[in-house]
Amino acid sequence: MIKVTLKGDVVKEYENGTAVIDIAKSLGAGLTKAACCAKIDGKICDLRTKVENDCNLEICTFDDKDGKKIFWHSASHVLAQAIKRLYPTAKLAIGPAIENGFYYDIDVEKPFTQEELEKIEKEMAKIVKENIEIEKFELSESDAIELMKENEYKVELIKEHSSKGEAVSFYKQAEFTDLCAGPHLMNTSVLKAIKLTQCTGAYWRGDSKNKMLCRVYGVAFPKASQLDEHLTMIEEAKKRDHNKLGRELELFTTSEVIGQGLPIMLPKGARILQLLQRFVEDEEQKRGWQLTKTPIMAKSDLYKISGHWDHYKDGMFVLGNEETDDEVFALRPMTCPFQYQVFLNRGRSYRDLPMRLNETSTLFRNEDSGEMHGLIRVRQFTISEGHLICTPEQLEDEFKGCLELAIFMLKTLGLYEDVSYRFSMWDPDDKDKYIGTPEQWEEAQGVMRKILNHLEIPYTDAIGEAAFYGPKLDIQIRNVHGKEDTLITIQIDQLLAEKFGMEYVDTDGTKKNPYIIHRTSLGCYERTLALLIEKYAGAFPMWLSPVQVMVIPISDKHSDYAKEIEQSLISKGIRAESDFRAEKMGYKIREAQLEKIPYMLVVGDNEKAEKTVSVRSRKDGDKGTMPFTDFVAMALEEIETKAR
RNA sequence: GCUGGUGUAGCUCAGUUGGUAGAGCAGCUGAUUUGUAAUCAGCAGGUCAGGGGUUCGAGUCCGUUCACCAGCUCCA
Repeated sequence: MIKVTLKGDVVKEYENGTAVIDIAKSLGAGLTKAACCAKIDGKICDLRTKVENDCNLEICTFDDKDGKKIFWHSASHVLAQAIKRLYPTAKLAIGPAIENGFYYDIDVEKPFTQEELEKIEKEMAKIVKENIEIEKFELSESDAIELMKENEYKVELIKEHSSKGEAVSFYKQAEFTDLCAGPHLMNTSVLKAIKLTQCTGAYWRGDSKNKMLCRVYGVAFPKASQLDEHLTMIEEAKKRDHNKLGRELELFTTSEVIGQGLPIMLPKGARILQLLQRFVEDEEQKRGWQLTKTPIMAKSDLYKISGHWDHYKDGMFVLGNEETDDEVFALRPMTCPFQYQVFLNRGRSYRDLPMRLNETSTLFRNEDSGEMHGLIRVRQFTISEGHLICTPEQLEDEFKGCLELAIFMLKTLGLYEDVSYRFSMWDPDDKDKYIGTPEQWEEAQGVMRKILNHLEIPYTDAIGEAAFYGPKLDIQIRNVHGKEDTLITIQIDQLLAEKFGMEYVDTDGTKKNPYIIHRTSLGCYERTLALLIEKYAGAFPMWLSPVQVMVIPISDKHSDYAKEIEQSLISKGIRAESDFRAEKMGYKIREAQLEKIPYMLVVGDNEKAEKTVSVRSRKDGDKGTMPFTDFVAMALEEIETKAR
C-alpha cells in the first residue's frame, strides 16, 4: 500500500500501482469527470499514470492552469485527427497548447480557407461525439521511425527526442496516432465546445529558413457557455485596440504617401506625447539626469565602432552609397554612441561619475514590412533614452535608481500592475549575434542577476534575448491581442565603453573602463501611448486628456458666460473648449462623452446668475451644480495629483 | 521578408450572373434656442487604394504595386 497526500493534506492509502484516474474515481464522480491531468509531487502527468510511491497528488481540472493546458493539447490532437480524416495527405508537424488555446502546424498543399476551417470544426465535433478513448504507448526509436516514416517532421522529432535519451511515446485515438509526450485527457468526449479561430503561416521549428507550414489556431472549453464568454471577451478587448481607437479619437493617422510605419500624430495625440515627455524630462531632472541633444544622423564610421554597422546595417536608413560616396551617413537607430561623445568630450575622473545622461531621442529603424503595427512597432519613434556611466561600485545603486524611476513612471501611468519582468541573457551558441567573451558575459549577467535577486524582482529568464553588447532587464507588457512587447528596458554594458575608448581616472590614478547602463524611463512614447489607449479605452486620466473640460452652453444666451468660463479655465492651465453650436444640450453631451472628455460643464440661466457650473463627469454622469471656483479647485487637484 | 485576409464618401457599410455608384452618421446651409447620450429640412461629397491587362463595356474578372489587419520570423 502507498500513502497519497491529497488536497487539504488528506492522506489516503491505495494499492501500489493504482492509476491516478482510479484514485480520482474513489474521490468522486464529479472530480473524475472534470479531471484533465494530475500533478504527482508537483510533476505534471497523465491520469493514466500509475502511482508507485508515497506522494502528494493534485488532480487538475480545466479550472487549473495545467488542466487547461492538457485540455487544449488534447483538442489539438482532435484537430489533427479531423484534418487527417478530411485531408489524408496532410503532414502533421507540431500541435501544442498555448496560453489561450492551441494550434497545430500542418504541411498541406494549400492553406485552409474559412469554409474549410468550418468543415474541420464540424469533423472535430463529430470526433468528440464519437467518445473516443485516448491511449498511450511507447516505441523504440527504430519502430517509431518506421511508424512515422511518411512524415519527415515527426521522424526529425523522434530522432531528436531519442538522442536526448527521452522515451518516444505515442497517443492513439481510434484510427489516429500521434507522436506526443503527453499528458492527455482520457477521452475526446469532454471537448464539448471547440472553435477554430484562424489559419496563418508559421515556419517549421520557428526558423524563417525552413518551410512555412499552415498553422490552425483554436480554443476549446468544457461548456459552450464558456466558449461564448471567451469569444465575447475577445470582441470586447478588440474595441480597446489602440490602432482602431487611436484613429477614431483622432490621436493619430497614417498616410499612404508618407509610408508604412510612419504614423502622423494629430493634435490630440501630439498633446499627449508632449505631456508624457514633459513629465519624463521633469522627473529625470529631479533625479539627477542631465539632458543632452545629439544629432539624429552620423557617418557610418560611428556605427562601425559601436558594432551596429555589422549587426544591423540592413535595419538602418543609410544615406549615400558606400561604393561611390566619400561619406556615407545613416539616420540613427539608437542613441548610445551619440551620448558617449558627451562623456568623451574631455578627460573624466571618478569624480564625474555617475554621469546620468538623458535625451528625448528620435530613432529610425528600417523594420521589415510585415513587422509594423499601429503605434507599437514603427519606423520612426521617440524614446525616453538615457545612458548612465558609472564605476563598478556604483553599478547596483544606479541600476536600482533606474528601476525605481521606471517603476515610478509605470505606477503614475497606471501600468504597473500590467507588466512582467524578463531577464534577457545571451545565447552562448549564437556566435553571430553577440560580441565579447564568455567571461565578460558571465560577469555582466552575474552582476545583473545579483542585482535583480537583491531587489527581489520577480523575473523570468530569457536566453538569446540580450542585446548584442549586454544583458537586459526588459519590462514587458501585453496589448489587447495578448501579444507581449518590451515597454521599458534597462541594460548593463561593459563592452561598448571599451570599443569607444571611454575611460575614467580612478582614485588610485589608474585609467578604467566604466560600466554603462542603457535604459529608458518610459520606453518609446508612441508605444507607451498605444498601451495607454488600450489600458484606458481612450478615457485618459484627466492630466493626460487632450481636452480636459468641455463647456456646454444651453443656448445662445449663455455663450458669453460659457466663453468666460472657458477663458478662465485656460488661464489656469486647464485645457478647455466650448461647444457653441446651435444644437441641443443632449447632443453636445453625447459628443463630448464619446470623445471621452473628463468633464462637461453645462451652463444656462441659473449658472450664469449664480456664477456656478453644472458638472457632468464622463465617469459618474451628472454631479450637480457647484460654484465655478470649487470646480476649478477640484480639477486642478485632479490634474496635479495625476489621479486615475 | 513569409502566409493568409482586407481596401467603395471623413466614418460604418450596401452594390445581383460584368452594363457606368447608394444609405446612415459626420460635413456645409437654413430653420430651431434647447437643462444632462442623437431637433428638422435642404445641399454637397466618390478617377470604387494606384498603374496595367481581359472585354463592346470592369467597383465586380486577371495580374502587379501600395496601404491596412492577423499570424510567423526579426526587434540595437
